[in-house]
Amino acid sequence: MKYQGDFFEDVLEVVKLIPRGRVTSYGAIAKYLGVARSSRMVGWALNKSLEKDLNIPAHRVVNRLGLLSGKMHFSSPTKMEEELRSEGIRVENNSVQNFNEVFWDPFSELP
DNA sequence: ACGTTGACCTATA
DNA sequence: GTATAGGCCAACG
Repeated sequence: MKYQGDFFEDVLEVVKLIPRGRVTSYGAIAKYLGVARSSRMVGWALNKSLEKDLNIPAHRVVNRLGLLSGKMHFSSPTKMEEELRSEGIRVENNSVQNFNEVFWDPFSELP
């Protein structure tokens, strides 16, 4: 079986760099990796990362509207929301409040 | 090899 | 707000 090469690793690497109390979007990650049109693959990689028992803060990744679109893939549907709240992020009705302020842009935060 | 799937995005109605 | 459509592209069966 082929080991997960570039894509999988790169995605997880960026996600792991997301600071506590900040969030980012699938599209932003994809764009940063130079695969702007493969934003769906970012979510796929995260989903796989959960199965593989990797230490990935997947709860810090939401869609471009700040919606917790991936909450259903966690151990519990409420896990993602609680994790975000524990980091000081306001989450209400499935969406990140103050999204503009907590948004973490790889382009401006990484070299 | 081929068809389907998907934690997306944008557009339209 | 929901629905539908098109595009995108790696992985899976």
